[in-house]
Amino acid sequence: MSAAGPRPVSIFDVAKRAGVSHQTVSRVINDAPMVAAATRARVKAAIADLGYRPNRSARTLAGGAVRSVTVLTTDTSLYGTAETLRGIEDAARDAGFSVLISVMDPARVYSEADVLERLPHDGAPAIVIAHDEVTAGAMQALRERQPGALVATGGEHLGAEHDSADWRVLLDDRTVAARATRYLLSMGHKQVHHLAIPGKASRQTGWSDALADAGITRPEVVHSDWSIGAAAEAAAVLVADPSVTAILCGNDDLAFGVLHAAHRAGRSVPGDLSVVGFDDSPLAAYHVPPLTTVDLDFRGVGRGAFDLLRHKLEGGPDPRPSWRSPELVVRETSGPPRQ
Amino acid sequence: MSAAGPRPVSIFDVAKRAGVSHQTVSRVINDAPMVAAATRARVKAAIADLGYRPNRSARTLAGGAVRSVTVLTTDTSLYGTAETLRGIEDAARDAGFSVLISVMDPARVYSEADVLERLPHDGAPAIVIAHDEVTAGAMQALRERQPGALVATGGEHLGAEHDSADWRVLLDDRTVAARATRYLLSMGHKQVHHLAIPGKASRQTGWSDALADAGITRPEVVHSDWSIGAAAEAAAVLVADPSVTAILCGNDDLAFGVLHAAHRAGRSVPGDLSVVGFDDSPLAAYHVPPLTTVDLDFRGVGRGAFDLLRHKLEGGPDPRPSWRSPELVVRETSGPPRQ
DNA sequence: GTCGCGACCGTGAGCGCTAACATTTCCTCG
DNA sequence: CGAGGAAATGTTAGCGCTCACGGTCGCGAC
Repeated sequence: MSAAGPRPVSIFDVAKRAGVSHQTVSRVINDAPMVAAATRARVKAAIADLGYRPNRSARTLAGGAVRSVTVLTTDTSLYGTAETLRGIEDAARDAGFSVLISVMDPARVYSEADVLERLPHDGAPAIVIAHDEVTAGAMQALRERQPGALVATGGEHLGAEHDSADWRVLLDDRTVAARATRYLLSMGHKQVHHLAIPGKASRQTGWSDALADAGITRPEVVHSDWSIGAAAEAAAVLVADPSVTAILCGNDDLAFGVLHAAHRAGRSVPGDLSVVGFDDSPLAAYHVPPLTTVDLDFRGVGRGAFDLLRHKLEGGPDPRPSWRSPELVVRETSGPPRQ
Repeated sequence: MSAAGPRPVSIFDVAKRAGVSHQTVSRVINDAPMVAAATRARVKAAIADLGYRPNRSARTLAGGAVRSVTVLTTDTSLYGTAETLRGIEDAARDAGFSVLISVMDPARVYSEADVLERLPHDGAPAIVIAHDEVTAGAMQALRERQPGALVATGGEHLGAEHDSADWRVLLDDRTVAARATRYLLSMGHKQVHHLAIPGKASRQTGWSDALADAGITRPEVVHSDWSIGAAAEAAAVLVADPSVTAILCGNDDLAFGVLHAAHRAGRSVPGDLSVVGFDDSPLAAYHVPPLTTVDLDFRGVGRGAFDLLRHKLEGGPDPRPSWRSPELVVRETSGPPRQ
């Protein structure tokens, strides 16, 4: 029942077979120069014959270039997180890096040691997708311990945005939240309410900005967690109030919860109530009715985060941001208030 | 711009500090017996003082117990995949394993070498989430190369279910697909159509089984890919046909696409058309109207896959399946046909 | 011819850890 | 009170690879 089997073929086996030294084999598998074409071919043939595969552990241990990233996050099932992870993975694969993933429990408390334990070794490169307190904590712990090998996305609620560009990749959701709010106001709504997700303070700030600009007294923020059910519940009160005509939601899932609640309360959308989400998840366009929301390029952010990390590790020219800016996508859950 | 810094503290540094040999430190960090309590405490103190973290690469290289799994999959954003991954990660973390993730491109062709390259070393344990051709191919390649260190979920379209229980974790979606179909028939529908996702042949088979049992001639299957948009498009024809009163969909996303198409075609649900999904994704319960679907315990399957893998690596008693069986969840997109 | 200097290739050491064995310590018991 | 043995610790040899060198060879310049 064991997976033992014969010892896997090593660089020495290949060397022997090709009649060269192990070092020459190493040069070949690393595409190093200073190897004669004929030799290279011979080694490659031996590699193929023997089915040799380099051992990553040995490679990292021997102190070659770094070839792996660890991604720290809480929930890989959430759209934003999943897409970001996907973006990181894409970029990492292109660069020949392998990706480790470490999921944290949002309900637990982690010591610095707990966080460090998740890295394959001390100082190993990491990307933190910081959409909540727990990951934001991990971000800070790693920031202190190994600033040279850390990049993060999110973590807006920590402020300190001044010095962030060289280790954080952020979407400007504050500005777009303000834009979305202004859009609702421009449709004739006298007030815009906000259903907030934990951690995304910047969206709330943007909303707040726009209301302040318009001279409107900010209503109390309604808080939810990340689940649709919680959102539906939290929204029940808002939705029952006929004076509430527009709700900006922290993300699409919350918006779906609100729409559900609105439906149950017998309020029509967008006639009685306008709802705007955040994320533009795949379902938004196909919901009935299609959801007005904000397109966020999570995948681009993931790629960007990896590019930045690699830049920090290996130097080279500054990687320029390559993700789309957030954009409001108006569909059918928003419109002028009735009357 | 480099992440160099001082050399991380090693087991020898700790040993020196605690006044013991490095091997004793190794015993302590591995919770091995044969260490005096006092010594153990002294070593632990030294570890804490120095902030020592074991190096996983060195550990695996030195041939200790295996402590990592690589997950091969195509799309980490899909609900089923994301949940399965999550289940694997949960179980792996509990067991002290680290999780590597390797995303494959469903549109590419992979040689066996391409697949092997994704493992950190030859013979490294892997779990394949095989929901399409590409991952099913990877599954087969690894199956041949290292049967002792491979577990898979999915891959139903390969048949050969006979010998699978010891390396494959499968949900019985065939049976439940039949049950769902019978349910629709029992509501009075004369015919049930099927919108299929690629690769999930077993769902189609179950549907087919039920129709055959009922003596109904099986209508042509409509095929879609995994995207909601494609489903909406593919469903347009079905939905336009008033004789179509019930559609069983390959997953929830497809069902949402069908609902969207039905709405655009002006057909009411469930009055004119019953729609049943597969997966019970979080949104299903909150869709308007709430979606009738099949609850699939992907997370449990992920855990089960990991448990099985660990069993294969380390022996011990057979892990018994710990996931819920698929179950039909009737909500509001299904009912008797009108008239 | 011989020096020099590339291009090419090999040797040795060591990354941080564990397995296997060797050694010491200390307690038990006849 | 010494033999025996278990408990506790130390020593050595690698795991597979890369780095930093050190050699060797061939060839043009003087």
